[in-house]
Amino acid sequence: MMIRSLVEEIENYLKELLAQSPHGWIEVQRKDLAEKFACVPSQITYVLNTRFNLKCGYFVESRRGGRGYIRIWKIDSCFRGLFPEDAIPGDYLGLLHTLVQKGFLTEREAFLLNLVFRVIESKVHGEFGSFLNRQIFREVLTSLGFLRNLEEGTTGSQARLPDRKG
Amino acid sequence: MMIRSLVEEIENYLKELLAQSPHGWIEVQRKDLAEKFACVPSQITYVLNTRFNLKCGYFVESRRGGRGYIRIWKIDSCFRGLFPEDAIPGDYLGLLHTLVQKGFLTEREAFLLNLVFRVIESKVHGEFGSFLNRQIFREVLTSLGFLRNLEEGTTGSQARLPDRKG
DNA sequence: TATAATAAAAGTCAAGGAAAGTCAAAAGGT
DNA sequence: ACCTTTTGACTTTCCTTGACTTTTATTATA
Repeated sequence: MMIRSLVEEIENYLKELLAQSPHGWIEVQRKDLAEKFACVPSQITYVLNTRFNLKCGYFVESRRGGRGYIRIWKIDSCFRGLFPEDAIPGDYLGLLHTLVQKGFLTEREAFLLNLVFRVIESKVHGEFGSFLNRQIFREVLTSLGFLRNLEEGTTGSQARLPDRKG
Repeated sequence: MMIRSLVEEIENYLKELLAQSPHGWIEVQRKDLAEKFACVPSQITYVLNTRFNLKCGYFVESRRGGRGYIRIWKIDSCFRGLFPEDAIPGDYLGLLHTLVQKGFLTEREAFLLNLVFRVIESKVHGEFGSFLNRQIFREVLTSLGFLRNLEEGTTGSQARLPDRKG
């Protein structure tokens, strides 16, 4: 993997640790990291703020003082299990049409999602493919509540792309 | 080859680089190019805007600040199914941001796509997961180029969902 | 034992520098 | 004349650094 900057180097290192962690979270020390990467400790804070914030799908817990620590959690999917397994049948096109009709999605949004479903259909055969599509559709549905409140340009909604910079 | 202007000279140079790249993308620095061709940096921006836009079949991603870069992709999605592992570097968040910033996607659209990438990332581990995401991203890019062409042509046509069958 | 001092973390914030972006004016070409 | 290219002053974004602050645990002291 090509490393572009110190920030990314540290980011990759932490994500690697996370990927290898069986718990879904890791614990590190800012001081140690700073030492390992030969940088100022606040650099670590910067990485945490810009790459591991809630919007990016991570949650950071920390403690100062002696025995201080930084714990990083990967938020897998906050909405897991909201829907019964086969609540959503395979005909996404129809569902997308309905959502457009009801004003939950724009034509373009539905177009893009349909594109996604088709790619997965064509590349992931069998049961797993439809499982994936179901998962995605589920996530879309659960975020529709947020989406609905997001008129173009409004601020403060959760239905936004996470910032690259925190 | 007959060179008519600096723009074309730079254009040719970049296309040559692209042709020789095994990945279908290259990474350069505006500052370096400007130096190499003895021109002001904004000349490079001009070349990028006029010769390497989506309509021309290219996609440009960039980052300002320290260790900034410019990455140029040739979109030739058709039938180029298999890519080396690192064909599309890392996180799609940056790419989605770029597309939003350039006005190709709305915040909502990017949000939805990011959702998709995250679901796939979490459900399809390893090589195949990133392969899938790459496929989807390429499809999105090509259809965006397609969309733009449509918008310039007739009818204020947007991306349309195929009609429901039956 | 209760409190005060000390040390060892992590947090904050702003300055500084290194990129790329913007925009409009000037220059060239047809 | 019009459209494309070239230029440069100014802006924005992002990374890095360091001085200073706050929080927590440990140790010393009354």
